[in-house]
Amino acid sequence: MAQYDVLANTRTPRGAATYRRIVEAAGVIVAQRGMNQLSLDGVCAEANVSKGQLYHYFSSRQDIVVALTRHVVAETLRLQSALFEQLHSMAGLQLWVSSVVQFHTRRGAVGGCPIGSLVSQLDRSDDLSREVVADGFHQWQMALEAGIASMVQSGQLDDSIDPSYEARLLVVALEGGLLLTDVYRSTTWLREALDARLQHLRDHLIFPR
Amino acid sequence: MAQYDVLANTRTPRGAATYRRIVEAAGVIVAQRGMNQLSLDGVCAEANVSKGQLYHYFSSRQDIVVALTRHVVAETLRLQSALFEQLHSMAGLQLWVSSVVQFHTRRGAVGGCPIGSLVSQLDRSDDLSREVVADGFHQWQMALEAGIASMVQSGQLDDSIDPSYEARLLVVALEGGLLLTDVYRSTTWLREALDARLQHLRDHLIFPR
DNA sequence: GCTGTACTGGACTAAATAGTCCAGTATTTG
DNA sequence: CAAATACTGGACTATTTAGTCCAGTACAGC
Repeated sequence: MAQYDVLANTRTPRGAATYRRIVEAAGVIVAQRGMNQLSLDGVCAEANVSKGQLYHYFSSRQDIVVALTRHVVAETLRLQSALFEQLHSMAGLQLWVSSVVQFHTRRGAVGGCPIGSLVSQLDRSDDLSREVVADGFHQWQMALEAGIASMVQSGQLDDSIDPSYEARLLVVALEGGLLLTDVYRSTTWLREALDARLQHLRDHLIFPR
Repeated sequence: MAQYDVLANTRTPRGAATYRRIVEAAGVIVAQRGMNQLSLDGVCAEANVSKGQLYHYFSSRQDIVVALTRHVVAETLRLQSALFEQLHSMAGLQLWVSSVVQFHTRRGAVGGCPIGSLVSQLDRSDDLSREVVADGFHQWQMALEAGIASMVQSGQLDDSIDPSYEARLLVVALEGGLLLTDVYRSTTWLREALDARLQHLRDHLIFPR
């Protein structure tokens, strides 16, 4: 008797592992080839799993897409959690920007935002996944907002700065920048847009260097 | 002997009309249901056309996607051409922003940017369509840049403003804003992001009101 | 160890799909 | 008008697809 995953149908460690393999395989396919190319046969091959297993854990393809979306959102944010801890200084914000830009430069500026690129690939009617994505962006915004708020709180930034507003503009710059990154196969626009937002914050530093 | 469309295989008015019907039908399907749902049978039904006709004008599904992308890009820019003529004043820029926001508010904040939303729906390997999209963004940027440049030229904006840079940031704000519009079913982020860029320009007006 | 349930494998189906083929009908052009 | 060519219609094929079914195996708890 256990609870390997409340969301999943798993009751044993082996089952939980299979469930994970399926979701991760779907994640790999979508990351590499996009949601268009996500077929259940493809998932079976990638995950070394049979059709029976797929439908033991998921009730439909749609169901897999939702789980995959959750996985991508969680994973993308998890990868940045260390950076999120550092956002309470200009140096920390700059480090986050540099890391994001570097990450996308390294992967060849292909594919855009792992989360954002899902949006237009989801079925128009898939409100569930859409809300998972919305929640992901919200978490992203909250991390940025918390950092900026603490800078206002601690007197680094003057209090004409609205942390929530600045965080929203950063998320917009991030997503717009990553979309253009994908289109132009260049991170220039992304870096420019994020740096412009950081510069605006620097203009409100109480003790500018 | 004619030239109904150099790109297309058409040699007669009837043929040109059929070609158009096909591309427009594909456009309707993609706009309403996304590229996932674009099937050739669906196009035939929507355009009242037979399979033979499809393959008379196009060599593959891929070929249709490219034509469709071209069509969406051209149409989206064409719809704004009147606004593009007015971008040489803050009032004109503001009008463009308001019109874009209003347009997306009216359609229920669904679907994001007609051009931008194509990006992640294209096959990763479809460099042709991707370049068509890139070119579309470039035209968009150029329209904005021309407007801002003329404001610098005419002495409305001080010459610390780099028109090309400002135009790029506007395009990033537009695309990021529209992605979040789609996710949150709200145009708030879009309006905020575009207005923030306009405010930055206003801060550099030579005779602020 | 026994029993029930979790899990696995894979054959199978029905529908949808991209693409082919060709015979027949308009249209242009000489 | 005649010949060539542009265009149309739709039947057909080979694959791929989501989803079903069920017999068999591993495992947990008593």
